[in-house]
Amino acid sequence: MSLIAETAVSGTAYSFDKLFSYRVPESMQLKEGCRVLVPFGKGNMRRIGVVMRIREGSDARLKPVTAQIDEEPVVSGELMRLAEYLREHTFCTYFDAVKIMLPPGMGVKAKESFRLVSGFADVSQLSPAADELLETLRCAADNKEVTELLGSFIAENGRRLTDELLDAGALESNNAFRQNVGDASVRMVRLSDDYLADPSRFELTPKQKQAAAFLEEYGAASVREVAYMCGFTEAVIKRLAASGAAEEYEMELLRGVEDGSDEHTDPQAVVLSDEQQAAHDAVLGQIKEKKPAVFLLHGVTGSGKTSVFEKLIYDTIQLGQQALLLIPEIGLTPQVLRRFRSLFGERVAVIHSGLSLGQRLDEYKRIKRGEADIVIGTRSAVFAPLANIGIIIIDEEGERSYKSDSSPRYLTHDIAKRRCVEHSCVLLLASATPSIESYYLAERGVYRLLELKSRYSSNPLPEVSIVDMNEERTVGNSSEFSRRLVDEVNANLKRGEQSILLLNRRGYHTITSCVDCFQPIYCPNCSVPLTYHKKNGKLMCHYCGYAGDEPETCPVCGSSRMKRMGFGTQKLEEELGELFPTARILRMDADTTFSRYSYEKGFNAFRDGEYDIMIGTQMIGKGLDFPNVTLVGVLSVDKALYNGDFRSYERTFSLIAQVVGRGGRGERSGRAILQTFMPDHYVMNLAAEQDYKGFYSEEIAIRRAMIFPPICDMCIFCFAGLTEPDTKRGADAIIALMNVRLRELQPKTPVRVLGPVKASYGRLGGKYRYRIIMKCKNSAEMRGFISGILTEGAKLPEMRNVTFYADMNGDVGV
DNA sequence: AGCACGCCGACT
DNA sequence: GTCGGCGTGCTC
Repeated sequence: MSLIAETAVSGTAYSFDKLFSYRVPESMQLKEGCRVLVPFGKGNMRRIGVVMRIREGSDARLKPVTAQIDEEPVVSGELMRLAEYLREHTFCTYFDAVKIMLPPGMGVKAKESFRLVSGFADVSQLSPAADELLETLRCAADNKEVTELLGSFIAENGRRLTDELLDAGALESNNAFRQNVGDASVRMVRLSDDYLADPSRFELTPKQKQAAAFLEEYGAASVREVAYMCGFTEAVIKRLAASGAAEEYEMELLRGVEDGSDEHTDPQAVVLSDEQQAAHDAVLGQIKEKKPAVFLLHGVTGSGKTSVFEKLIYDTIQLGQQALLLIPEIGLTPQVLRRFRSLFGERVAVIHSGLSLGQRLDEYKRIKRGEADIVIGTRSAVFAPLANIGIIIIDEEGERSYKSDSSPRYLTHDIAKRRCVEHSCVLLLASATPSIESYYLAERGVYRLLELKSRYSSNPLPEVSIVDMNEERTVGNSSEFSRRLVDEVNANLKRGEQSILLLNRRGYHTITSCVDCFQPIYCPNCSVPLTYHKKNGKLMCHYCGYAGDEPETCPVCGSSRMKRMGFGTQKLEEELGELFPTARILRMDADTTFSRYSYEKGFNAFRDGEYDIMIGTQMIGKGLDFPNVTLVGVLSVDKALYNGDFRSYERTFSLIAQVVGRGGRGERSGRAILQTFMPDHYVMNLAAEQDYKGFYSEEIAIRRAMIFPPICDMCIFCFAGLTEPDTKRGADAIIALMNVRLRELQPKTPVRVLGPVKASYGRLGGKYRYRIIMKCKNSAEMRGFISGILTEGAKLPEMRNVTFYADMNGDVGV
């Protein structure tokens, strides 16, 4: 009996995605979970696929599998079932779903080579065109040239004639696969020796001259940096290199210290407080029972959640099972990893995007072979190929980085729960500021709630003062610094203690606008005002990376009176320098941390006392321990409260609570200053007191009254198109379709469709964006409905130039 | 999305 | 009379 391979094929759109059946050639030893090369579409272009199922049967109409990539399966049965779950729950293609299970370093490049069959004479059955192609090929010197000729011929004309020659037996082909594990590297550029010897020999455009001048000053720099500093696209540097004046080269990305220390800590030496021990025992008991369950560990900042994790992981591997620890961002990994390496040595594997592709592949293989039984990583590590999981821990579970915002749009928690069912194991969610969704489920008994109420170090929480900036304004202080904050920073400098200042706006001035018509200068691609960056003297867009010169006259009214306003981290750095001339200041934001490496370098230098003040955006608030920090200043997060997203209160609360918790971690107690124009706002007050429960009850009341998650589920349909009318028309057509189908379906649970509305930044990256929000219940019935809308909707004529996707419980913003 | 087929206009 | 525009429909 012949076999049929049901295959997840790459490059399909959701609207026509399914498992495609291919005939398995007799000679092929194909297994489920192997990758293959298959012909697809009218042109039969080769695509990569993953065999999801093999069944017996025959159908003459099926195309055959072209080639097998893996001898042995690369996706296990459990992960293939998980892929089906992902597709059903996140509306992605089969291929996207299995792809996320594999490390990016596992991508293969197929290289097809051709050979002319000598002695082929039966030309009569060939079409004239194929015959002509064959004649051309016969003029080639050798098969290498045949391969080259056909390579470019296929690229230009498609495969049809080539396939005809293959079928007729005039030609044979062979596919070789090469793993593309090029290590992660940055593209660097420097001036060429030729140019340096005699620059006048080169004729450069004005932009190229500018780049050359920059390189003359700095020697070598990453292409991205040069583009940023000069304010043009990387294409300019490409052309500069093409002219011979400069040369590009790859530099392997410097990696964070993974296990620089050889120190060894005995896991059994970890001592738990009574409170910690109680939480530990509850979870361990459940692990031993081998029944799936979810715990929510709510511990105030500094309550020592990590010690509980350490002990639990130790006990889990003692039981012969495996542990998966998920952390929100790579900024944190080096510290966490160093600690776990010191406890468990080589049994720890790590997965995050800061690793080179080669390293990720190595770690993946170690996990798969069972050499590592503890995996630490960010979001996608939830798919680690562990075979016998005892516990999955999601640390800082309220972080939004656990939600993927590209396909597959999954929430890490959901995947973890699913795997817990498969492995009959425990999921432990932990945070000082849990998501409202998780706390709600804990409150209702779906999760078991564990609490750590006391700080481990017995250090009191920082004393928080809220400073009313309105008052500062009335007494004539128009600066961004309250008198109180200036005094406290001064006091810290005198004592030699460190301070952290948080401002969640990058750049120098936030907007440049016209004094006469008040219009700010907008990004040409996005509906966002541009931010002035002093370092390169450009107006930049923080969404698409656009950089341009400041216009001399207002593009709206022509007035020549332009003014820069607002306040970003760059200007903060400068003004701080003036206020505190002796202070050593470190700025940490997306502009200073070009590489992942610079994160850690900056943080380490700060911890080692090389700076007095660290200023930065949210990235400085996350889980880092700086024992010498005794003052935390929040300059202003007021705007974050009103960015139109129903989660903005939650986010602002966490941000403030976290950054305030940064202070007073060492011997000395800390203080925090919270500057705001809304001193009476409950988010400010409750965050200052670190009163999570108080905040939760306020917030859940709002969610209840307004019917927002977790009271309901929310599916976001996001539309993008090149023109605004097209995009709106598409979204309108989908709403109409939804209404028709909803009336037919008569769903068991209530559904409300809102919109379409222009996305909060209506235009991003040159595309217009619209959103439909659907409040519903995430049930099989509704998922079927959504899937149907995506499939049917994509075929509507109004959707011709518009793309769209559905994101269950995704972010409302952007 | 990406490609081939097919039906109309501008050209030699 | 032919080349190529892009509208239409399908992808095992």
